[in-house]
Amino acid sequence: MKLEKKNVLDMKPPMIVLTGPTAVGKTKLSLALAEAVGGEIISADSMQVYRHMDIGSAKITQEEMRGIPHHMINILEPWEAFHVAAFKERCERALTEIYGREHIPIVAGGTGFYIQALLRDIDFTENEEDAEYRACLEKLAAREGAGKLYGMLLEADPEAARAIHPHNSKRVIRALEYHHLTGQKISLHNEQERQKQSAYNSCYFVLNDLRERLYERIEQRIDEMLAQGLVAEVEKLREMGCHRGMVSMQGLGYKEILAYLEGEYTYEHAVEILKRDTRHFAKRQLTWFRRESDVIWINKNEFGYDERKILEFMLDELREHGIVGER
RNA sequence: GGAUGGAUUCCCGAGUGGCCAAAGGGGACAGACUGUAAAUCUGCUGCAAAUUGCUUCGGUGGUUCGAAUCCACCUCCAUCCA
Repeated sequence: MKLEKKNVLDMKPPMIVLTGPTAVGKTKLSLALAEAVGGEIISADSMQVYRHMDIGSAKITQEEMRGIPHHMINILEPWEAFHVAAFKERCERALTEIYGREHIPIVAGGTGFYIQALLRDIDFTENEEDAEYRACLEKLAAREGAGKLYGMLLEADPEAARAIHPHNSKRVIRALEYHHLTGQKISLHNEQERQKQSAYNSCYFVLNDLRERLYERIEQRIDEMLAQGLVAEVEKLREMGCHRGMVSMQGLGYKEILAYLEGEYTYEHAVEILKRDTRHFAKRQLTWFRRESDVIWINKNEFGYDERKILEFMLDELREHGIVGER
């Protein structure tokens, strides 16, 4: 009895991660899973956090939630900025509540970076962002070219410079910003954080499908979004004052339709670009997940597209990891 | 029936005797990523036993040391004239 208690105390908190490329069917499966294990869903999605962005972000509706608690959805206005650090912080608050109810958190969504930050407890707290310094760097880059910033980084943090491509000014700027704020090298910080193992007793599922089918589904989904009134949704956001400089408006579907509404693209071209960029995005997501260690791949085709079989498989894995009890 | 222009690697498209496996773009594929991540950036794309060899530029035949590039005929496409 005593021993058992000790084990429980030593145990990391349980967590289920369900991710995969866009349009693969994560939302639907997450609901079935939540019902099966008595879980609460935490959305790991960089766009569904925004209110008024429903169609383009393929956000789940209230009815579709079937009473299952969902976190990290509709928590911000589209003009508010969002980033990993904010995600992680708010997530941890939600997690405390969920564990308090003795429920299992199901982290569902396609933003691999956010999932990693949460799972491996990557540290972001020690510095704030400095919008002014960042804006200054951006201006400098626009005026003198990306090479200028890279040169600065080469001096401040040569290791980071080696790891970052000179053209990638976003990452160059962040590295410089980090150095400016903390006086330390981001390369060192990254090196330390990279060592971290999962802070949770977790199962990391990646739902996937044949590439060809995935692309078909993406195309279909975009056509559906358009039929549901994506253009009107973006128009409304535009009337609210949203513009392309906002983080939220850089989301797929918003970026392209905005360009159409502003006369930069024809409608047909906007739709074409949107479909292509969404395919590219799905590929990038898969690249990310491939790199993650200890992921459990679920290829839908190997399960004959039978959701019950997939769910059974997942429950088996969860039992093996001691996340859910034996039946 | 006649006149002219065209057919190039997955697609668009440049190349008009050797430096051409063939510019550039797109797509596809692959990768990076630690505070904008649905963002940002990179690589690769005829085949192979791969610093070399082989097969490609509508088809066949020819000219030439050498042809995607020149000539002849053929097929298809576009525009115009009948």
